[in-house]
Amino acid sequence: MTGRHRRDDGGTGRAGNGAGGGRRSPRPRDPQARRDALAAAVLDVVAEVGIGRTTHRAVAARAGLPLGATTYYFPTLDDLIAAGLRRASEALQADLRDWAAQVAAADDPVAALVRLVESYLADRNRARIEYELYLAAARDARLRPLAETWVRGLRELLEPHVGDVAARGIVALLDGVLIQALVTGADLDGPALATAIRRLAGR
Amino acid sequence: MTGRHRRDDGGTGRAGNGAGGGRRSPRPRDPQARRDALAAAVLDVVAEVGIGRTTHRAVAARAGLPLGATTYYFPTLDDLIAAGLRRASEALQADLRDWAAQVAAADDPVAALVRLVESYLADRNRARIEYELYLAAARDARLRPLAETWVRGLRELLEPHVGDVAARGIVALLDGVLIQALVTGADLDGPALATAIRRLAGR
DNA sequence: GTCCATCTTGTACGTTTGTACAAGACGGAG
DNA sequence: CTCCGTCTTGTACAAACGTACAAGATGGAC
Repeated sequence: MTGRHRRDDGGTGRAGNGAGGGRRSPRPRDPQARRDALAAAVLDVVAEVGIGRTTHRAVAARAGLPLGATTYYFPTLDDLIAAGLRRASEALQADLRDWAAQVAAADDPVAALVRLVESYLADRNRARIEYELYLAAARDARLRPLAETWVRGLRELLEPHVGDVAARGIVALLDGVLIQALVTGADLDGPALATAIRRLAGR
Repeated sequence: MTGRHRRDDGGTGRAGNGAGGGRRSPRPRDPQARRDALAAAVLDVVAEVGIGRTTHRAVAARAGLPLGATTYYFPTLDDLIAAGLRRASEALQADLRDWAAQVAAADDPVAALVRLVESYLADRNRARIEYELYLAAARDARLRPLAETWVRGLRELLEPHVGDVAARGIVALLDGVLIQALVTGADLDGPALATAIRRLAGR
C-alpha cells in the first residue's frame, strides 16, 4: 500500500565528526547534465512512489549522484520536484504541438487522434507521471497551470475540426479513457474509442 | 509544492526513560467507535495531503486520539490507510446502488444521471479522495479492485439503458468530466454533459 | 605558473517517521 | 470482593528525512 519502513534491518552506522570533507575524486564537471539528470530522475521516482514519497535520496540514487548534488542545484525538495514537473510540462507541450500537426495533416483526423492516444499510452510510465501530476493539481493550486496546459492544448487541437462544444466533450472522453486504461491496466479499445469520438463530434 | 519540513521550530523536548507509563485518565472504552474515527480521519488526511504523506500522527491528531491508538487498532501504517480506503470503497458502492435506483426510476435517465454527477461533485473533498485513490491504483495493483468497482458499477448502471458499447463510452466521459472539474476547479456544465451523453448513447 | 569562483562530494544535525511497549484504568467472570 | 484480559495512553528508539556545510578538485583569468 505504502511501502515504508518494514521491519527489516539496514544498519548505516558510520560516524565521523566535526565537519565533512570531500574525498572521492569528483567526476567531470557538467552542471547542465546534472540538472537534467536530476529532473529526469525526479520523474522516475514520482512514477514509482508518487509525489508524496519522493525524496532527495531516492532522486539522487536514481540519478546516480550523491545526495549533496540535489541540494546544490535545488535548494529545497520543492525546488527539486518542481524541476521535474517543469520538465514533464515541457515534454507535454511539445507532444501537443506534434499531435496538432499530425491531426491537421491527416486524411481521417479521428483515426489519427486514436493512433496518437494509443502511442501515448504505450509509455505507461510517462502517462502515470502526467496523470499523477494532473490529479495533484486538485489539491495544490500551484499545479493548475500545468493541468490546464493539457486540457486547453487538447481542446484547441480539436476545435478547428469539430467545433467548441464537441471538442470539450472529446477531451473529457479522452481523459477518461486514458485514466481507465492506466488504472485498470487494460489496453485501449481503439475502434470503440473512434466510434465514441465520432458520435461526440456529431458524425 | 510538497510542504514538508520548513525552517520553523518545533521543540518536542521531553524525556523520560526506561519505559513509558500510562498517565492521563483514559476515555470511556469504545473500540468500534475508535476504529471508525480512525478510518474517517484517514480520509480527511488523504484529502488534504495525499496518500503518500499520510502519517500515523496526522491521522491520530485528526481523530483526536493518541498516537498509540493508531497502532493498537492497525498494526502498520498500511493497515491504517487500508482501513480508510475500505471505508471509501463501501461508501462508493452504496452510492452506486443509490444511483442505479434513481436512474432506473427516472423519466429522463440522462437528466437524472447529470443531476447525480452534479451532486457527487458538490462534495469536492470526497471526490478528491476517491480520485486520489483511483489514480493510486495505476501504481499499486492492490488498489485495482477498488478502481474497478467504480468503473464496473457505473457501467452496469448504464448498460440496461444504452447498451454495452455506449455505456463504456459514457463511463469514460463521466470520469473525464469529473477529473477535469476537480483539477481545474471549474463547475460542471450540466447541459453540455447531457448533450454529450445523449450523443454517446446514439440519441 | 597562481588565484579564485565554481563544482563535487561526504558527512553532520535536528526533526519526523513507523513501530514497540510498559504502565495504568476498566469491566465482566468467578 | 478479586482477578484477568482488553483497552488506553505516554513515551522510547532506530531509521529516514530535509537541509547545512567543510573539504577537496577543477579549470579559466591573469
